[in-house]
Amino acid sequence: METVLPKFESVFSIDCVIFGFDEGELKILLIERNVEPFKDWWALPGYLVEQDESIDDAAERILYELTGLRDIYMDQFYTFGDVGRHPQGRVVTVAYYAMIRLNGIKELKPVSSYARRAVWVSINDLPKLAFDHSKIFEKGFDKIRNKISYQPIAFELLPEKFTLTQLQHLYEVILNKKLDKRNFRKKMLNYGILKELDEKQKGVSYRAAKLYKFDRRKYTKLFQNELSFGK
Amino acid sequence: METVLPKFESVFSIDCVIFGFDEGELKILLIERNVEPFKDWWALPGYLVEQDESIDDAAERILYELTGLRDIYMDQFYTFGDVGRHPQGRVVTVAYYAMIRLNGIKELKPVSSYARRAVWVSINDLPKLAFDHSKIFEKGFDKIRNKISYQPIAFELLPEKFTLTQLQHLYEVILNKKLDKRNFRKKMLNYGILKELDEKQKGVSYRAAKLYKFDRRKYTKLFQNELSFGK
DNA sequence: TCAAAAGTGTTTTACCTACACCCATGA
DNA sequence: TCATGGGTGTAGGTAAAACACTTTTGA
Repeated sequence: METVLPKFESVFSIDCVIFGFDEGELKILLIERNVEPFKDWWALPGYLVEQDESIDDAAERILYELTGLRDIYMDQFYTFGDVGRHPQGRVVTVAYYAMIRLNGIKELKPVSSYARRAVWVSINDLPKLAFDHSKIFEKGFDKIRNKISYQPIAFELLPEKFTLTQLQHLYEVILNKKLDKRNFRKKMLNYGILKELDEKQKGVSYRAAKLYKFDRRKYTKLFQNELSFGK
Repeated sequence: METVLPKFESVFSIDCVIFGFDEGELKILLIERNVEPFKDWWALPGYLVEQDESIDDAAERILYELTGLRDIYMDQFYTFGDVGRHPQGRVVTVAYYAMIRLNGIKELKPVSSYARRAVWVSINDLPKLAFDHSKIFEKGFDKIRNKISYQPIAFELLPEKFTLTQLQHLYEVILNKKLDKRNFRKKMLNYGILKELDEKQKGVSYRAAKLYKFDRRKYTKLFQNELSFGK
């Protein structure tokens, strides 16, 4: 009868699927790997968990080291644990996702030399990825596509002030289908989680659209009620 | 620049939250531990993953070894990776859940001696559990509560033939609220996934209810459509 | 005949869907 | 003045919610 753990040669890793929205396209953050295995390949930002850090902490640290991004709230969505998924040994990886605001930053500065660079890449234009990262991305994409259909999380991806048309485009890109403009607006405004601003779009060569802000207070309230309602 | 993995002393484990329904109560499967740590405590069926098996395979094997249950389809639902969750070292655990039919079996026969016995325990009557298993159970319960509200998975828990009232009771137990009988029946029958049998309940001292069977073919069809519809 | 659960319909309300035209603006 | 997207309402269908009484059966 054992009283200590066996010393398997196994480690955990974290992989991050970070979604952004820019120029009308849904993008994810990729790094160019600077180390073996899969040196020079594109990959999701991901690395090994240290022995003395929780997986949530590891996710935050790893994303920072490989992309320079800080304070990004991520959620775990799936754990990949097939035997042969890492060429150097047994690595079970916990995948996290986040939806964030690009703020015009296209290229990021990795802190660690494991990543040569970190770049936003359109999901319609993804290269072949290292390890089983394509599979991980797909599952992460499923996750947000599913989530957005019952929770209005798209705001996370937009600039602070946005037009309803921009919001609709984002939904269309994620759900991969056209939506009706009138119905979309009606529904969004009915939620009561948008604050209409006294401001309009600038620099467009057509009628400027009203800008809106996301009302996080009301959103939280609404969402809590939905949850406690059990549906 | 490393080309091999560091040899951390870390392992993964699997924990299983197996739901059953019996005597009008929702139950989960617990084992009485026969080894340190937490010897003699109640715990979820769970153990370490071997180096050469996928986590899905491990889940199946571990459930069998600790409870004698075979061929149970489980889904992964969350991974727990806090540093101090296991007293003997770093163990990240992947939690799986399943909903199964009890078939009158109350106590099961563990194959491994790690479990002294395996028993169904009502979720209203859970003892203090080993490790962070109470937390894992809660998350698993949230999972099925959430899932049942958009997918009629409750059949998995019922005997092959059941009455609508039994089905409704099960929903009420999982959702923890009363449902309207007429609306419930209307909705369930409208799904078209119940086969009405030419048989009635027996041995009751009141009007016998019609028995129904779950129509898995129609369910699969319906569910695929829902999925492909993107909502 | 009583107790206990089976079984059954209608109305109201909310939401989703489909659908087309005028408006404001900058170039 | 034209091109471009901004902005708006209504009608029909479907699903959910509220609500109470009669029927059947065995003890």
